[in-house]
Amino acid sequence: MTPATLDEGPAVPATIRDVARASGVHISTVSRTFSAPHLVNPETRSRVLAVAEDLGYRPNRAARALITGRTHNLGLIIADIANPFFPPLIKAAESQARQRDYHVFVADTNEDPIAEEELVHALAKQVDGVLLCSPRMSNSLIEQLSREVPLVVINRQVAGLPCVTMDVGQGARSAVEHLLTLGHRRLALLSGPRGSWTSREIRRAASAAARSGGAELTVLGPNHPTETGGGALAEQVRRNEVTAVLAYNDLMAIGLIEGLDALGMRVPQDVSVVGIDDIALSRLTRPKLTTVATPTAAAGRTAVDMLLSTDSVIARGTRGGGRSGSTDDRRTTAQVMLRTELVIRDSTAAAPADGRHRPGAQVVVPGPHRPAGPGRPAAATGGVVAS
Amino acid sequence: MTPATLDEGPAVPATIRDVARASGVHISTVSRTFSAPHLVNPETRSRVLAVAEDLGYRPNRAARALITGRTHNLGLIIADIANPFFPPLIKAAESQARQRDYHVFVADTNEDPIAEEELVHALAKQVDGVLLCSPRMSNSLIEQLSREVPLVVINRQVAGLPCVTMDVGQGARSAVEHLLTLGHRRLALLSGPRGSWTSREIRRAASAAARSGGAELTVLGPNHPTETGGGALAEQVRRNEVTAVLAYNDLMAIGLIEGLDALGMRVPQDVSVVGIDDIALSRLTRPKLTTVATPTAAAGRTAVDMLLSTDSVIARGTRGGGRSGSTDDRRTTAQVMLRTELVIRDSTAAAPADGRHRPGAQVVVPGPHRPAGPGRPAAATGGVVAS
DNA sequence: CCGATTGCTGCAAAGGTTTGCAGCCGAAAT
DNA sequence: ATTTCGGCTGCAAACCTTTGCAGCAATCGG
Repeated sequence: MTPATLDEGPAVPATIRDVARASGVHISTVSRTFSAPHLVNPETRSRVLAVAEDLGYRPNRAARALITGRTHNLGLIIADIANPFFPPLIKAAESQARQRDYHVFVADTNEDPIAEEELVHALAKQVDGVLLCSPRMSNSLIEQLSREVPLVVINRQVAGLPCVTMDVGQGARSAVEHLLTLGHRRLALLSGPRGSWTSREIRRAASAAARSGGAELTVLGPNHPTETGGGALAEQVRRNEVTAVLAYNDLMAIGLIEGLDALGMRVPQDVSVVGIDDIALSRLTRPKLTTVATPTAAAGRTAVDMLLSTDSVIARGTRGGGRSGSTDDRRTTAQVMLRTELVIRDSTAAAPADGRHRPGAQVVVPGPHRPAGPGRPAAATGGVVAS
Repeated sequence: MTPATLDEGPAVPATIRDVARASGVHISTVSRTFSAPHLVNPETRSRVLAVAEDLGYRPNRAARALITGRTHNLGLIIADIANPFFPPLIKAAESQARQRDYHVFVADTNEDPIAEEELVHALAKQVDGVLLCSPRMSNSLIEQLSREVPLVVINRQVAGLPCVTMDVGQGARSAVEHLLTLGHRRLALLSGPRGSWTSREIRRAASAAARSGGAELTVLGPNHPTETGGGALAEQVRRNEVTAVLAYNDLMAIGLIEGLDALGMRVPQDVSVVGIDDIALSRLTRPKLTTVATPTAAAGRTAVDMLLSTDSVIARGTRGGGRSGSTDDRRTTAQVMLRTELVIRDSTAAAPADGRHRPGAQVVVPGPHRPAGPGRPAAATGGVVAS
């Protein structure tokens, strides 16, 4: 035995042909051993498996994908991994996918719609479907891209496409009502990034709720949905003399609190702040953040399920599905909306008594919502609507 | 024109053959148009490009990978995406890779060494190399896996493999010296997860520094490197009557501060806490966290560069590189260690004067380090050591 | 004992691309 | 006028796997 050759792992990977040769069967038998074990004699099968193990053989997924048309990979496109809102969603999607023998490839767009489109293109050929999370691009572009690769949209509703959204409208309404109950009459809304469906939804609901409550709501934005983005608005918030603020997300809310602090304004004594998302961080800041909890993990799971559901394009292979251009196979595409819940913590309080707006009135225990508590609300499953 | 057929996007993707047919050239010319443009007549080239654009042709990366052996994808395996330490690294790696026309696929292991190994296997055939970040598995397993796919290890040193690490040893030393200067003599170290090279390194350096400073250091752990993990140690910290704590990372430090707060102990008055990492969050908590800044983005960039460097396995294709088992092509594998820096904020102060340990002694301005400041230290580039 | 059935395996095409080699044509060199 | 060369293009093999079809042997039913 030559000293330099310890035959631990082969430098060049073993192919199906090597296994076939070494175990004295045809390559098709080897193939079937892995992809249709019930079709091969148990004795042969175990021999092949032993040889394969011995040679360190692993099926070449590229070659398999080439013929089956299915890669067993999913793409997950995220606006910003650094936003703590996303990791729970990512983890949930990954674990759900793993259960069905799929892998998830995560990509980050830095909140850039251009990067978003490029990533969909780049991913299209290497995954069986993509989860498009919090897209910033236009609906029409999304529809167009959906013809290139099966798509499930998260945090946005696009007609004709499978979507999973959180009911941020209801969340924003609850938040505003909570603030009204505390006596606030001059509110501000820190809106999110341009192109965000969520932001539009929040704005619509918050405006309606404020109006019907006889309060004034000024919208500040669009903004970059980060601490920095929130912090930069402190000055404007002060200038507008509002007593309560609803932020597009927790990160902005936290940034705003920091910014207000720097200006000498205290939360919640001088101004109340409520966020949206209920990221882990919102329990760690001082004051603890009142916020609208969104079921992000459930969203990730649901989206994967929708992508992989049997009536999805992915379920049937590429081999038989040679449909021509006709559009008559339009299936019912599900749209799911997950429930949200207001979690009241320490960043909201009664409106200051000095102002001209309802001095110190009606400090009331928040109506239908759970008082406080560090625990998360139970995961909402939401209703399904077929379109 | 039939009403149901608006020929926007083809339902079935165009192949290189379609483009060839439509532009009246051979498929090899089309291929060259994309992969070796200088070899084809400019006129032909532009015609092919136009047709390709028109048909919405995109090269099938699986087929390309099948023959070139290079997928132009990189894998990035992360212990826990939810840990804010990682996102900057991920983003840096992605942008660096994108510049070289590579895509990065991120995967999360949930701090599980088994999942880690499986992910490397799963990724091995679909990427050209993987960045293994903060591995929890054994060195020998890493070495073994490195024969399956080119590997760059981040946050660990493995002999013979390219590695990029942060000088947490120096960081821990600085932190301990800082605490000693403040008069602390009873210290605790919250160690990290089992299998973490970083944790071992910190422990070694902190112990040495404490010993040579005549202080006592008790090690608590191993622990799960999260807020929860840190918070759970508050009780033990109190029981040990230490006056200062160095945590494996910022998350644990922050969790500990929360936990201490719940026990009625105040930071930094009663006990000083310093973290490691300098995640964005550490500037947002109260008190702001004193911590050891690690150049995570630089680490991500460097690791990608090392993986894609010309003398790497990836640089040469699979076609010519049919080397047999001989190991005589052992190249020099670089190991890079990035500088760290202590950032002093508000979670550290002079040791309480009541204890029996050096009452109120020597509150001194921290020696060689920058005083405070919210700004990040300049990105350290670190030295290169050939092994 | 014959025909049908069952269980297993081999054969070969197919999937989309890259690339070494050879061929063609026109221009420059001799 | 012949040779040489360079620029461009076509040919066909190769990459590794899956899968419809056919073949084979053994078993079963009648």
